[in-house]
Amino acid sequence: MDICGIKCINETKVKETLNFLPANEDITRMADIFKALSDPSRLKIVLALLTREHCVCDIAAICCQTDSAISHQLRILRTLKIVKTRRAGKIIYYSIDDDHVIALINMSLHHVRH
Amino acid sequence: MDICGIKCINETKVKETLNFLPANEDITRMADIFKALSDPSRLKIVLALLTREHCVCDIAAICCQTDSAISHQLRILRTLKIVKTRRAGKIIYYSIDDDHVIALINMSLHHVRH
DNA sequence: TCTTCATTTGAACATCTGTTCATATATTAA
DNA sequence: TTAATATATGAACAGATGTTCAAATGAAGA
Repeated sequence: MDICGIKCINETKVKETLNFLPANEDITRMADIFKALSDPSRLKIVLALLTREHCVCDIAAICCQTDSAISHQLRILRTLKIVKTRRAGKIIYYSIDDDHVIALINMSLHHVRH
Repeated sequence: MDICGIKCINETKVKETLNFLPANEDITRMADIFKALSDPSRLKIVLALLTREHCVCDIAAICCQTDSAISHQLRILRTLKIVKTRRAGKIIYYSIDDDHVIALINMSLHHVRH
């Protein structure tokens, strides 16, 4: 039997799984979160902010990267609402803004350590 | 104060966070898992296998992609020990091989739905 | 106002990633 | 053995991604 032009072997199983599958938009949104955490530099930033809020250049020092590189990455995390900002004069403090992401990270931390 | 050549503002905070930060290898391994789930095509494969085991061409039908594209993605998931295989004659059945990944996915599913 | 400094931004670049296409492997049935 | 079929593989390509560098904001202090 064919589903969207590709030959499949067990149509019943395929249709059943298609029923359980989340909507494509949901899959995309899930993938977006995972993608945000999939780059070691970006993940390190989030891990650093797990301890406490930090300003951009302190994050840069923690991650041994330029302010510019960190700022570019923070923009991605900001867009996804994973981090939020707080301004104090010239300095901008970043912190985690998503409890689910914290849970995801703690779970994967537990994973690599066991 | 300088840490690895980058000016930082609050040395105490930076050093404290550096203490809490996981080892770089651990960060890399965490990122690898997230990267595996960061591509929508690959995530859809894993989601499909969450329901039950499937053969390659049924996964291709579910995902509306060629057998070849699916096979390439399955190799990545196999390398990371996220999925395992079972051969039955000509047909090879794939299934999830990592409970932590299942937990990660369920958590992010819950996230996008609430 | 002018200068300093933390942060942001945009363009350029090299690298990485996912898909396609053609081909190879491996198992079954004839 | 030969043909058919499920899966795997390698090279090639286009598109995405992360970093760098130079330049632009924008807030604070002189």
